[in-house]
Amino acid sequence: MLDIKLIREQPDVVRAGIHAKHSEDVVDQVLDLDRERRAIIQEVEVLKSRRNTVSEDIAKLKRAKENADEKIAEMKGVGDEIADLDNRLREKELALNLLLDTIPNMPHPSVPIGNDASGNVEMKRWSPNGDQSAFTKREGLDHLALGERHKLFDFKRGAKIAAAGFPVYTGRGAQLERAFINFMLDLHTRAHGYTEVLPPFFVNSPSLRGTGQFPKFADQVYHMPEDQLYAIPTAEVPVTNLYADEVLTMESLPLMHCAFSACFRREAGSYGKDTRGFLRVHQFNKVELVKFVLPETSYEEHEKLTADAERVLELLEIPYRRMLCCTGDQSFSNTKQYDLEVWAPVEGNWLEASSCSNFEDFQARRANIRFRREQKAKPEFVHTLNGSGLATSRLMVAFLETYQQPDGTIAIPEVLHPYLPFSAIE
RNA sequence: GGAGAGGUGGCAGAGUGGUCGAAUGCGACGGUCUCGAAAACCGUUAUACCUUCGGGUAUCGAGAGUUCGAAUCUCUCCCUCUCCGCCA
Repeated sequence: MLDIKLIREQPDVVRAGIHAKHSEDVVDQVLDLDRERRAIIQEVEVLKSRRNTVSEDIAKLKRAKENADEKIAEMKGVGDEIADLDNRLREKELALNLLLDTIPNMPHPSVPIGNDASGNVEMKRWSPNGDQSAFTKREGLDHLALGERHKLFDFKRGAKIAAAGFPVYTGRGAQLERAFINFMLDLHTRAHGYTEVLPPFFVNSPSLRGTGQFPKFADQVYHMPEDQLYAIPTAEVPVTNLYADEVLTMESLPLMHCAFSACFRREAGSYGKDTRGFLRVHQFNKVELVKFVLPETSYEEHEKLTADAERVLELLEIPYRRMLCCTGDQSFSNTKQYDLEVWAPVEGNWLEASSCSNFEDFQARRANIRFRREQKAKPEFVHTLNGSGLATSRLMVAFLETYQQPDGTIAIPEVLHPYLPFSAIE
């Protein structure tokens, strides 16, 4: 959520941001509602002030055992008038908040203007020893064929017991998946200073609103109507909302969490697009990085968080590139977004394995997450950041394709050996 | 699932219709005292919104109701705790 004061004072700046993100321009409606809202507030507060004064007078008269009937009669109608105005006020505020919830966060000046992914800018490319030939298409089996050959997954049975897009990991596939997760969690907790959290996989709707999934992406989230709970699309939701309605101390910042969770996404509207195997699934595993930081440090922290995610790929020796997402491709809630794309040599394609974002105070304002610089200072909103570090589904694709040997076996890099009872999939 | 208890300021804890945004204690902060500290004493100690910047309004788990007036009475919901049952 944007600060209403920003919209009031710099409507053109907000309009420009909305257009850059291809969102609906509701600025004029917001300004109108804001004006009407404030007019009603002023009107009703005069009445409330009078009611308070007269009620006090009545109390004094009663205590003095004097007659207060006249004053009571005078106030008879005022209560109704106030209730009436309060109702109108509530309507205006409801409408205003509904609109405010649909306004995206403003892009950072460093973000290129663009319509879609084609406007994204490649910032860097990494491969072991800087070998550029790593980024070429190679002959070989794709992840589905490799999975079948070594019995690593069972998509058919996943579809039988749940639905298409709910993969089953089997045997060494399950062990490899678990190794990825443990390796990443250990790296982030031991080397990068994150504190691990294992959150609930279901959350309530205020949490989804807090991080910005609701109301805009409500149709992408699995819903359990009986219990009014939603399956998390990412651990970002429970972990960021951990501190909703709290005031953090200065010393606790930056507060850094990493969290494993399964992630659930309906992917409504994207059927038929990259649906093979792990390329697009309804349930996948992810280790998420979440930071709560001082506002003045958030861009620096964003770089560090992205580097922490990149470190996973570097240690696994998976070639990748970092993309700076343009305004048209970045998400609703963030100001700046880096995507990490792994190179899948057999697909001959880049696959998004991570998305690292700075939200500034957009989520903090929605979820009401604040901090205090000093004991008596006014609370301020923190800046929140998060990034996948990483999602395993696309990583698995790139990993299998990258590490397959000419004989069809799959090598396992040294860093994963402590996590596996085998050193190659043969 | 059944039975009961309870949700008040950073914490503890009073308050059952009227100077109650809320006693008191603790904590925290500032000051006096001290070479310094402790103790003692004095003071300060929520947040948000509106504002013609004087001030005003709201908030005692949430919402609705009764009333001139609600932390206090009524209703609905949510949450926490205890006991019993069931259970990974």
